[in-house]
Formats: sequence, structure tokens, C-alpha cells
Amino acid sequence: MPRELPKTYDPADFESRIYEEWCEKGYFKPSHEGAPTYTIVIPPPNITGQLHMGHALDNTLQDILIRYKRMKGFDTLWVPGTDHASIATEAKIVESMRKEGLTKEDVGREGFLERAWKWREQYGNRIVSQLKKLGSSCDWSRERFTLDEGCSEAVREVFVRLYEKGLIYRGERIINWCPHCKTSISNAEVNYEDQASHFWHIKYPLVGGGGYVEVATTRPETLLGDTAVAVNPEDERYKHLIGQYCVLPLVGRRIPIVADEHAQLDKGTGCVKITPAHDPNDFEVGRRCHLPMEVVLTEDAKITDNYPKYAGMDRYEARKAIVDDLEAGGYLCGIEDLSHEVGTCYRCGTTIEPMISLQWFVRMEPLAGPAIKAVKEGKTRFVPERFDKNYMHWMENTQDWCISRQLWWGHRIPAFYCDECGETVVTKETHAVCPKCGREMRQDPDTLDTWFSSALWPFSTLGWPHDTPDLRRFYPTNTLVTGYDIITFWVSRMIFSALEYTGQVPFDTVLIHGLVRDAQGRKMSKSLGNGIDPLEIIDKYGADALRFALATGNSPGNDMRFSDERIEAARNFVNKLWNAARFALMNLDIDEVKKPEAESLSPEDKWILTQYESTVLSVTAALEKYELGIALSNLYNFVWDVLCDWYIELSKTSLSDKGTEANKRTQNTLAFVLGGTLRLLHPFLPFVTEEIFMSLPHSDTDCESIMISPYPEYDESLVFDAESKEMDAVIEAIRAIRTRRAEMNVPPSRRAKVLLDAKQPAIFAGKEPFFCRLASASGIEMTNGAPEGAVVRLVTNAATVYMHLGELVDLDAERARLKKELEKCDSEIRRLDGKLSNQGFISKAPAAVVEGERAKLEKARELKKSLEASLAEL
RNA sequence: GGGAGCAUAGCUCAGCUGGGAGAGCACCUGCCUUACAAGCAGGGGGUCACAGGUUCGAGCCCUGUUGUUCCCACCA
Repeated sequence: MPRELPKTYDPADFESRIYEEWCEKGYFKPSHEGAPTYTIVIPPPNITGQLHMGHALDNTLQDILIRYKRMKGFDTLWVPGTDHASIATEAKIVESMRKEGLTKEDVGREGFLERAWKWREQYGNRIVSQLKKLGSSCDWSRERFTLDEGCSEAVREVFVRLYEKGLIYRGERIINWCPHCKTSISNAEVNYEDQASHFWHIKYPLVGGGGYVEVATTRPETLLGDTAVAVNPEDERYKHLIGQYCVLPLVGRRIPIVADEHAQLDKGTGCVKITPAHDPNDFEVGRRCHLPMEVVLTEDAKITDNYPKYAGMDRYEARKAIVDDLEAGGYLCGIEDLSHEVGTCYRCGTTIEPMISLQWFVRMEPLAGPAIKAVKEGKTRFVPERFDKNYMHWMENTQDWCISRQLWWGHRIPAFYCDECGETVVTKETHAVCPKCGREMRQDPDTLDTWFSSALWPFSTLGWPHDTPDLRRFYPTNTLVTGYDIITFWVSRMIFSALEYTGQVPFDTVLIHGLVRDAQGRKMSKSLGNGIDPLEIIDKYGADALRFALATGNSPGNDMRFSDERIEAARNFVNKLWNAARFALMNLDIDEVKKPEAESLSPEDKWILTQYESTVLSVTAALEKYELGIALSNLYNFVWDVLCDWYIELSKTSLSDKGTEANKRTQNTLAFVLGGTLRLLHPFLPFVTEEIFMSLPHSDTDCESIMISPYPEYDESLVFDAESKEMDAVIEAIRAIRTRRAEMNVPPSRRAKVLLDAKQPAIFAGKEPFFCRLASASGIEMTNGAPEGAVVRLVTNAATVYMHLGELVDLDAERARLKKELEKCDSEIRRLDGKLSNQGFISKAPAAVVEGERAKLEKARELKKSLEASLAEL
């Protein structure tokens, strides 16, 4: 039975209640029934995090998709979970310990991990409860964590397999070292920032006297680690020096002058100092020329004890000291100002130190090939498409991935070393005994890059490496929804990982969204303090309004601005829907809603049904193309401009006429269209649609909950094009009258008789109440030609409208108005005439277009006639 | 250095495969009309960044220019 809705829309009244009901009834779980499946795995939020607008957007989009597919009859699964976020979480814990005056070393590995797990207990659930407030219909019984036992097993499995295939190796390479986090990080985790600096020109005297070579550097402190100077083998200026030696200033070491193509003829002086242990290029030169590696910096970026004069100095202090000493020694021959890009840690912003280090790497080249192929072949598709360029570029230029981290919070590297004989064993087991000397082996102390486990997320969460029912049923998944900022970090790694381990792409579509920015277009950030808290928005406006604001008015892949204005507009729409429902409920006394029967419908019913069906079509088409914003704006227009502004107003006539058959039919149509509209809207506005839906009468089959009711299907039997056009003509006439009255400042209370000279008078039969209700008419009358004394004359497509409002008309103003309209009309005729007399247009444009233009011209000519007649009569 | 996005009403943005520009907000006018003032009715306001080109026809396609944002890149 229908029940009343409270007068004011207050989402706090029902949102959490409804969410709990859904959970209790198990609607979020897959049905495991025959239908095709549709699966989404959540991009796992970090356990350190609180819900921010980016999460809100990401999860709103996912929830819209999953709810849509669920209503469409798919067996849907949305897998939720969280990410341990090794470096970010570890940094937070270190920070909180620092406040207690403790360091990692003080508490030890065990103690630290104990704290980390407590942290996860405390904060890991916070974000989950926040996702629930948004309305996310995840299957919470399948919630996962990247560091849980299943994911850890998957990680070990992958590591061992790749190691055995030779795709994981351990080696000394130049890596990016963060002196603050005291760990290596991968290339992808380095951000480059422009920094003002200098270019120092330094003389390196030649051994045997008689001159020097001049090198230039941005990093004079690395001079200590120089083991050669390189010149280009083709460089005529220096060819004779190749093989000779020079003396390293301040250090006194003899270093060779080597030939290497890294030195470019047109850069600087053409001579490059080579520091193999602290520069990636120099490292390569060092390998090619068999140069020694000289490490000069410690893990916290201080000069090592090998250089007593500078030992213990921070790299920047050392730079200053060394520059001073070079100057004092007469080695410095110039300083230029220079601005250049410096690598910084994506977590803490500290300047990265390239350092030679023994680390674990994934060999990327063999993995990238299939990943490129899969996207080229369209097995995984980016929406919008342009992001595949982004992906391709990264994949095609990828370097080996440094996966070991000098952190404690994360997956421990499953490699074991024998301290006795140096043997290495990689195994899934937690202990290993040296196969050579039988000793208990020592596990690698390092952990894996947090993205190593995220890369496995789409299948590790479904049970891989085991052949589970979930994996079989729901893998590969369907849509991955994420921001463009994470394509290289995560999306690309999931794709190559999935192909390597499961032989399939992890998902068929990647829906990319942009960033949510503040009202001024700035990135929301903690340091700026301009973040908008989605939870505060939910408290104030409701989750539905937040979802609406995030889902509408932008297109995939583009950034959006979030403002008060936007959220208010969203809330206003939800409120509009609420009130439309209240209106319906005040007028409904039927117990059941049936599909409308064509024969008995009124013209306005046929009109709204036609508009509704066309909305079903456009909304569904947009959703299928992932154009969620377009789908929602179509619904917005339908609800506000069509259903509320016109149909509800038109229906008042019949609804006020209680007890008649016509009244019942209108009730049925209203309830039918409103119910269908709510279902169309449900994926976007889950709470308010459920609340209203449960108050409305409906047929028995779908009364349990809107979220498991079927999504509307386009029904051609409810499309009445001819009648709908006739109704459009009535609406056009009403509009024309309103406009005219408004221009003339006629108050609504001043009613006027409406006289209609129509080509098809039947269109207007029975429409008198509409004119009275909506156009302040006192009545309508059909006429043939201009009636006596009727001065106001309006030309519409289906009829010329006359009104007796002569005394209100300023005749001069009226003439001016008509002339202006006539001019507009004339210019339109000229334009169309020109077009239609253009031979090229006639012969080359499609017939339908030409026909359309002819019709327009015809109409314009008729309008001109009417306008001229009106003018003549004044 | 390479690549991508954006440039449309005062502001924020839509505009699908080319057929003469739309919304929300803001602004102006008039309304408590039996859901909604978080509302109703009406209105003003745009050389679609610039310059070429393709086409019968360009906001949309091509080329270039300018401005802007972002991504990638080891440039001493």
C-alpha cells in the first residue's frame, strides 16, 4: 500500500537504514545463477587513508555500473578490499612512533609489525565504513587485504615462478634511493621537479702536466666518486687524450680519460666526469669501460668515512664545502645558473639519490610484449580510448622494475641466503636449508614494492593461485574503474601480470576518470587544506546528492571541479524527485500498477509514455557506452523538464476528477512512469529511489527492493509518435501564450479567452483544461481566420492563437515586435533559399537533409504570411 | 626533448558518426498556480581561442599559431 513521504526530503532519515536492509538481505552478493557475470574489483584504498573525493568519485562510478548490471540481470560481483600501502603506512607508523620518542630500530622488526597490524585493525575498517556510507554495493563477505594470507600466497607463488623463469633477478644496479624513507623506490615512484641550481665548471689537471680537461656538473659533491672522464670517440678536440689520465681535484686519485658515446660533442665542454656509483648514465659508462665503482654516500645521503675531510656531511653541506675547496684550489673555472629537473620521492618529496645497490628486479621486456599486444588487439580497452597511448608509451619504454624495498611492512621477499657458502634459494616455504652445506638459511630482510601485490589484485582476490569456483566464474573481470594518474603504477602492471600468470587479460574495460579538484580548479591536497570531505557532504546533503554531483556534468577522463554550487544543484534535483513522488502519492489510491493499455490512454498519457520510452533508450545506450554523465543528464532533463514541468501539470486535470475511469488510468500512467524513472535512476541515486519506490504501489513481482528489480527495457508498444507530436503542438501553443503574456506583463489572475485557428482542430479537442490551467485561459474556442477585435496574435506550427487583450497592448510596441520577428523570419528565408538554390547542396547532401530544409523553408514562409497579416491588421 | 588534454554564455561545463549552438549556476522580469521558494513562468546574453585548408555545408575533420594543464624522458 502507498504510504506518505515526509514533507521535507531528509536523507539522514533513511540512507543508513536502507543500506543495512540491503546488507541483511544479502543483495550485494552474487546470485550464482545462470546469467552472465559482471565483475568489478575495487581499486583497494590505502589503509592509511580516509575517504576523499577521489575515492568517492571512483566508487560512485563503480556502484553505478554494478547496480545497473545487477538490475539488467547479470550475476554481479564487486570485490572490495584495502591495500597495505607499504611505504605510506610504514612512514605513518614511523611518524607516530617518533612522537613517542621511538625508532624502528628501538622496537625491532617484530615489534614494528605488531604495531603495523594494530594500525591496520584501527584504520583499515575506517575507510570501509566510509565506502558503505556512499552506498557502495560491494560483497563485503569477500573483502580482501593485500597482505592477507591469500594475497601473500599469490605473491610468493608469482615471485617463485618468475624467479624460476629468469624473469626476476637480483643484481647491483643504479636505483632511486630515498634518503628519508631509507629505501629504494622504482622509477615510477619518482616525481621530477624543476629546481634552480648551478652548473659548475671544474678543471681536472692532466697527469704529466701541461694542461687540464674541463668538465661541468650540477653535482660537484659526486666528484669524490669519479672514476673516469669520458669524451666522445669522434671528438677531434680530445681524441689525443683518450687513454691518458687526469688527477681528481681534492682527492688526488688518478682517473683515466675514456672514450664513450655518452659524452656528446655539442654538450658543455664535451668532457663528462663519470661517477658510476651515483648516476645511471655513468653507471652504464662504467660497465662499458670497466671502471671501478666508488660509493661516496651513505644511506642517509652523507659522505662516507672514506673521505675524512667531508665524512658525515650531508650531501648539500658537502657540495658547499667541495665547491669552496675547488675554488680555493683554483680548480673552479665558472658557475652558471641552471634550472633542471630533480627526482623526488613520491611519498615524502625528498630528493632522490641515484645509488648503486643490490636489489631485486623484474625483467620487463618479456612481460611487456604480450601486454602491448593485448591492448592493441582490443582485449582490454581504455575508455576514453586516448589513454591507451599513455599505456603503450610506458609499456614500450619500460625499464626493469626494482621490486625490493628496505621496509618492514609488506611481503617479505621469499629469498634465502646461506651465510656459509653464499647460496641463494627462492621458495614459497617460510624456512630454507642450504642445499649445498645444509645450514639454516637467512631470509632476505627486504619486502616487496607495494604494487607487486596490487598487480595481482584482480585474480588474487578471487582465489588464485588456486582454481577456485570464484576464479572460474568471475575471472576475467569486466570493468576496472580508476584515475588516469595510476595507469602506469597499477593498470599496466595488472595487465602484464594477469597475462603472465593467468593467460588472460584481467578485465575487458578500463574506465578512466579524472581528478576531483576544488572550486578554483586546484588539486585537493592536505598541505593546501582545500580538501572537501565527502563525509561532511553526505551528512549535509546526502549520499545521493554527492553521487549525483560526481556523476554528472563531466566526461570520462576529464578532471572536474567540485563546488557548493554543484552539490546544491544535485541536492535540488533529488529534492525535486522527492516532491514529484509526494505529489504522486497524494493522488494515488490504486494498489497495483499495470502496463498501460494503449487503447484507453489519453493524449497526455501517450505523450509522457513516448517521452519516457525515448529516455529509456537514450539512458541505456549511454550507460552501455560508459557515458554515465550523459545518461544522468538525460534523466535529469526527463524528470525535471518533461515529467514534472509538463506531465504532472497536465495530469492534474484528470487526477482532480476522482472516481472516474480516466482518473484511474492517469494514476496508473503516473505510477508506471514514475516507477520506471526511479528504476532508471536507481544506479545513480540508490537511496532516495529505494525510499520512494517502497512507498509507491507496484506490481507484486518487484516490490521487495528496487535494487533487485529489473532495469526498464525499451517497449515500442508504448511509443505513440503521432499523438505525441500532437501533444507537442498543444504544448507549443501554451508556451507561446505564456511568453506573450509575460512580455506584456499580464498577471496570471487576468484570464483571457484563447481563440485557435488550427489546421487540424481535432488536435485541440478536449484540451481546454490545459489552456486554462497552464496558460491562464478562461476557455478556448476554435475559429476560422482572425476574430473581431482580437489583437494578440501568435503564430505556431499547428495553429494561430488569438487573444482579446487589446487594451493591454501598446500598439507601437506590438508593431515593432512584429517587424523584428518579420526581419528574423526574412533572414531565415534568405538563408534557406540560398541553401536550397545551391546546386551542390541539392545534389550532394542526403535527401533527408534537403527535405528537412525544404520543410523549414515552407514553415518560415507560412510564418511570414501570418506575421504580415498580423501587421496589416494593427 | 617527446606525447596528450583543454580553449564554447559572466562562471562551471555538455555537445555522439560534420546539417547552423545547449545545461546548471549567476543576472533581469513576473508569480505563494491544490508536490516542490531547494520552487513556478518568462527573458537577456556566444565571430564556439586565432589563421588557413577539406566539404554543398565545420564547434565537430586536417594543418599551423597562441595560451593553458598534465604525463613521459638519464641529458653532464
